[in-house]
Amino acid sequence: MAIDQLDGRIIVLLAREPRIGVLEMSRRLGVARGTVQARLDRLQSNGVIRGFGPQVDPAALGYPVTAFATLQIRQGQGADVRAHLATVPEVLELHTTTGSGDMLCRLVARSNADLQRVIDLVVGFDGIVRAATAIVMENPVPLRIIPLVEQAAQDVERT
Amino acid sequence: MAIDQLDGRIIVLLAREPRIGVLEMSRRLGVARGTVQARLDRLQSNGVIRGFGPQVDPAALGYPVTAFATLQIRQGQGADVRAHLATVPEVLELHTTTGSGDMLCRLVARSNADLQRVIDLVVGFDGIVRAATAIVMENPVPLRIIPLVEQAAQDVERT
DNA sequence: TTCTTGCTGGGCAATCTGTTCAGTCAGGGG
DNA sequence: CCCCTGACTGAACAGATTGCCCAGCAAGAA
Repeated sequence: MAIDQLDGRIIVLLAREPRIGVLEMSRRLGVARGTVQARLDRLQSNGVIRGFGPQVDPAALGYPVTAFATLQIRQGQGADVRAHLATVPEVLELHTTTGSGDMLCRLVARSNADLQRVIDLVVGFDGIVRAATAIVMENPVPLRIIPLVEQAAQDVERT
Repeated sequence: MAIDQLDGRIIVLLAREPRIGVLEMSRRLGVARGTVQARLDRLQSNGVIRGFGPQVDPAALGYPVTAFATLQIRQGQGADVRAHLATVPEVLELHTTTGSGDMLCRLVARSNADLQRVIDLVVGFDGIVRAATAIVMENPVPLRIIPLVEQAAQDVERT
């Protein structure tokens, strides 16, 4: 769970050039191959690195519209709503939250018009009382992890 | 930009077993290696597959708390706020949206107490008028893409 | 001091990658 | 009806990488 500088450099390097191999990494980082391999194994079994799945762009798949919906759930219907939303492909992720809503989900759609269909699909379920949708216009900071990894590595080093 | 069944199967296979090689994929899919290779190249140059970066779990890095903050921005300060937020490592992504807020960002923190620090960091900037934060409790549907890929593949096939 | 842990540097066989080639097949256009 | 293009197959090759193992070494812990 603790990340040191070397771990950080490995992750950052991997994030920047995913196709790179262990051997090439060891060369760039100036350490032995076995070390990189051991670190990677550890990071993965630690769960720090979940995997190396392909990062798919919904827009390129034909779903250029992204939206966030805040849902209010009828008491006690949480589990049903979760199960329902899990069946909708356009629901990319779902969180239960504190605050004004009960759940927050990320949606994608083929167009603004299509978004209506998706929202109907999402909301057309008994347990959902109300939904407030915010359509994403720009994405100035796409999902990123590198700065956090760097900070985590720094923090440990300072210990 | 159009995804056919084979493309879909490649992506799904890759998502399920990322460490798999092109050769093994071709065996599983029952097509020639060159075909898989060509498809992959196309998917990547299309932008459908952005890359294969490591999926890092912030919780395992020591940031188990996730939150979404809805920000209201003072007119004309958008660019400054974007630049400001981009410098905060705990801001994992940022969107500009329609609706009640102007921006929505995903935050992580080391603890609920630490979240206060992060929020102060985020909000402690002139252009931000107000921030409403929702702390994530559960994540019933983690960020996923497979169902959407499958649907996209189906859709094209029906054409 | 002795033990444990992590890193180094090396070596090995097996495997995969990148690339190229010729041949086949289906669909579109002329 | 024929030709061309694009996509897929099956095969081959050299070069590089992987997974795995080992012994030596250094630093910190007991």
